[in-house]
Amino acid sequence: MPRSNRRTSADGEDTANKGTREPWGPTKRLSSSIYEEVRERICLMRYPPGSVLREVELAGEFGVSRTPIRQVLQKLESEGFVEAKNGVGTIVTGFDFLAMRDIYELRLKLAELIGQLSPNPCLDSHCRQMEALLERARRIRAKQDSEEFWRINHERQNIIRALIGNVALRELYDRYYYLTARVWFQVVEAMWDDQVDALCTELNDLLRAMRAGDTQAVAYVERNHLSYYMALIGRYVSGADRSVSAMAKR
Amino acid sequence: MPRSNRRTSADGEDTANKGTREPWGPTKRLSSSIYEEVRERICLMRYPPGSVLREVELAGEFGVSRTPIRQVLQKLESEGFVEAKNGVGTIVTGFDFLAMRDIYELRLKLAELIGQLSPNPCLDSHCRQMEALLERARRIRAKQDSEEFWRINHERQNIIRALIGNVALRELYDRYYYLTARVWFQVVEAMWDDQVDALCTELNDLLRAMRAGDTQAVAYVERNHLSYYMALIGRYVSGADRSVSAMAKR
DNA sequence: ATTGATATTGCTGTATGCAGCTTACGGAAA
DNA sequence: TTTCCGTAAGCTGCATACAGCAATATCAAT
Repeated sequence: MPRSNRRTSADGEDTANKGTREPWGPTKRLSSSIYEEVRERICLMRYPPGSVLREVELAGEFGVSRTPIRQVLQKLESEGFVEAKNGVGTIVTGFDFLAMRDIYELRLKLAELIGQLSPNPCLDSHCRQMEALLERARRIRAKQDSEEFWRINHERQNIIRALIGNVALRELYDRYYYLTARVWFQVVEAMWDDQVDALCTELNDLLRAMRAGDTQAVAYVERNHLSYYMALIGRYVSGADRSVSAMAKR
Repeated sequence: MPRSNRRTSADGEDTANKGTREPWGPTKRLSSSIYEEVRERICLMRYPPGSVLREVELAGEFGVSRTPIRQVLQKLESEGFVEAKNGVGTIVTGFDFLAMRDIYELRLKLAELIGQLSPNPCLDSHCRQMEALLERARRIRAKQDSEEFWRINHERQNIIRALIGNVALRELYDRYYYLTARVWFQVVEAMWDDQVDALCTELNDLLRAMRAGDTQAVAYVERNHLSYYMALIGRYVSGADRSVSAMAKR
């Protein structure tokens, strides 16, 4: 097999797969859009840890030059998703279990702070969104649709974010959510039924707390479910191997 | 000057003001060094809020092209220090008091976490560094040397950082330290004697806590002094104006 | 004299060529 | 056959030319 063992070459030619192409009002949103796309690919393990992201390839796929791609990759590097090595390429970082545990411990504490640092009130619109989400979550139990699971969790995150009044905390909560997304996504694919049940339970608890208008309760629900995930990941990873770093594809 | 302004030819004339010049082992540290320099200039109010940072200007000063400068400015933008406007320039952000309050509230909570999330033990070397720092702090009361104040606080931050076992928390603590540095730096210049006293008190309290080997006590000392600064800044800013945004220089 | 449109200037965003570094492949020697 | 070294290819980091946008200054018309 030649070196170009990329799946993107099978996706079509260029950005044809990206149907969600905005009219690009300000030019600034260009790289932002590419950033979110690449980040999602990393989180969804379409770019598994160890895989190399070549600038010219991404540039060709998105129909731009290397410069905006470099901008995106540098931002991803500063966030900890990839690591650029001169002369080699930009490789997706593998998640170290120890670093992941640090992040989860911090997320636990940050979740508690949601209810303490000037929380926003729970509106009815939020409750309705959460109801719709719970309905969708109950439906995916039958067929294993990981991407739908991802989207549901994504919208749950959006609702929670709306309740965080502290701007800095909101940004942090988002950042660490994406940074740890890959881990639980792997766990989700391994034990589907359990994870769907856990998601439904989480959404149900959130809904009850939000209906009561108790943002602090929402925060504690989040905290407890993060704790559940942390323990689960600890068991899962120690069952396999403590590091998934060197899981290069080739 | 001819166009061949490689760094070898520029070392003598341009960046001569930078005395702290490492040997630059790998080429990668190039932009990192420039980043820290520019960030420090912003924090020390040498680039006051509203001033524009022109890429070609910085490129000429550091003896590099626009590309590394752009990399630096983009990183600074992602951290919230500057804001790039197309056709206008990259302008240093003014600190909104509301955003600053959010960050300080979060920092208070993060400081408490230093002692809770697997803290590192206080070593004797740390204590000795802190003693030296306290000595230096006592000496600067006579003459107002803001830069020395900055350096002392900088090293204090380094010592505290060494006590933070959680890697994610350590990174956050650093990030918010720099992000809020400008505010207290302005306060420091306004009321010098009080601030030197406060610094000496802080270092003394830290030293006592570290000698006792009680990292949790160190965390609480930090928390309390952050709280003190927050209240002080609140009074100071409300005394003047709630926003120092439009303080353009030119 | 004032106001409006227009031209000019200067900046950032983008594309691309070049240099240095890393790696892999292949040939030669043991 | 194995091992070691040289060479070539490919990638990122840097430099630079070009395009687009925003603000300001200028000139003309009222």
